[in-house]
Amino acid sequence: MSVRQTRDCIVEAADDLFYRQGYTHTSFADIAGAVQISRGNFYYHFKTKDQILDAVVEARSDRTRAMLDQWQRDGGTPAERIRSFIRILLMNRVKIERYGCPVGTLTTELAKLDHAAQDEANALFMLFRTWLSKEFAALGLTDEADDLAMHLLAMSQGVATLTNAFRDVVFTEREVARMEAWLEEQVARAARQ
Amino acid sequence: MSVRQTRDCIVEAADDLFYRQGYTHTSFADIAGAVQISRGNFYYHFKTKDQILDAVVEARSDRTRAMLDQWQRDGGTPAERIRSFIRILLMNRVKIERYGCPVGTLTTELAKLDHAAQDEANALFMLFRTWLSKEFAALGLTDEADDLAMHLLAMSQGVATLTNAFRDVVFTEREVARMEAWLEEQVARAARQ
DNA sequence: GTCTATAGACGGATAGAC
DNA sequence: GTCTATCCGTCTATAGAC
Repeated sequence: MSVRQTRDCIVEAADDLFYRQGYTHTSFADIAGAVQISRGNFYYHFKTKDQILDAVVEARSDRTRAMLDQWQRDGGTPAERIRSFIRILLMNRVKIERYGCPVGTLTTELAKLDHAAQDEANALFMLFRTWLSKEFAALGLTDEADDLAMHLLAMSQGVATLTNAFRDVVFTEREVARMEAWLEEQVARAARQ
Repeated sequence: MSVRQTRDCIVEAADDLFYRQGYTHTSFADIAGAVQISRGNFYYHFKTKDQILDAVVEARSDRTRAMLDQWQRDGGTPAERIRSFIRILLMNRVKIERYGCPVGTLTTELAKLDHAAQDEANALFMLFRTWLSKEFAALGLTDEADDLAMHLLAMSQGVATLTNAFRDVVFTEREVARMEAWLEEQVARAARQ
């Protein structure tokens, strides 16, 4: 395998393990074991655990950007795009039920560790925040766009946390419906302005 | 110090450290150091880390119960009591900004560890859920009481997570105002029924 | 024969458990 | 206080590509 391929495999495995087990609880041995390479080979690609965390956050950032860009290319109205965001909770419900939100659980963990990569991880939230804000502005709610973006982000985080704790997907579906109804209210309000 | 006092000191220190640093990232040495007792003395009270966690969860459960009971004794309307719950976010905003919600962050961490004490920790959420549900029922919204309780719980969790990530208490205040407005809507709706 | 990717042994530090 | 396990990180050895 080329350097690039092995590196990507490591990042992919680390990404998955950090999500499922948490950053602290995932060792180099875990990652090396998942990729089926030796720990020596591992250290050829990454010198420290922090380095691999940076790479994982970057990979997640790239994936998120790609997803948001795709929604943009798919066309449709701002409301439809915002609805795509809300539906992430349904799309990923199985994983969220087991492991929570990948972004929220990572930022929470790094905050407790007071880790140097906190800001980079929070930038993942920022990607959604600015994107949602842009969409709400496109809806015509320019003044409150960021406020609405943060509110929606908060709701989805809360739903993810409780879905994970109570392992109750019925609750998730009910809350998603509530969020969609809330979105319709905003659309109607924008139309009246 | 008596056995009871020493034990309580250990639990108190562990409670605080688990909250601020997380369970995994807190070692016996950390706790023993905080209480200023020898590790030998430590092992007299707790044999395993899991035992300490159980004691911490129990202590948090007792404190939560006491708080909810106090709100009950304080009198007032169900709406006022529910508002007390919402205001936790403001009361504890400094700590939430730094460490997130004590319940949410613990359940999230234990879920990732697939820890045996998951259910006990989730019971902390359950305390709030059943209490809120009872209050919404007292408001006259019996049929949807549990649904509304879970919704409010989710909102407060989401706000706590984002307050922690963005370290933005202005956001917290805005969301609390939103939650209070939402509560008023429910009260008005209940009055119409 | 050199360079690259990989393997695996080794060491210090620290964890939890008794 | 000790014991064992495991962690991170460094070190050297080697197999194959060019």
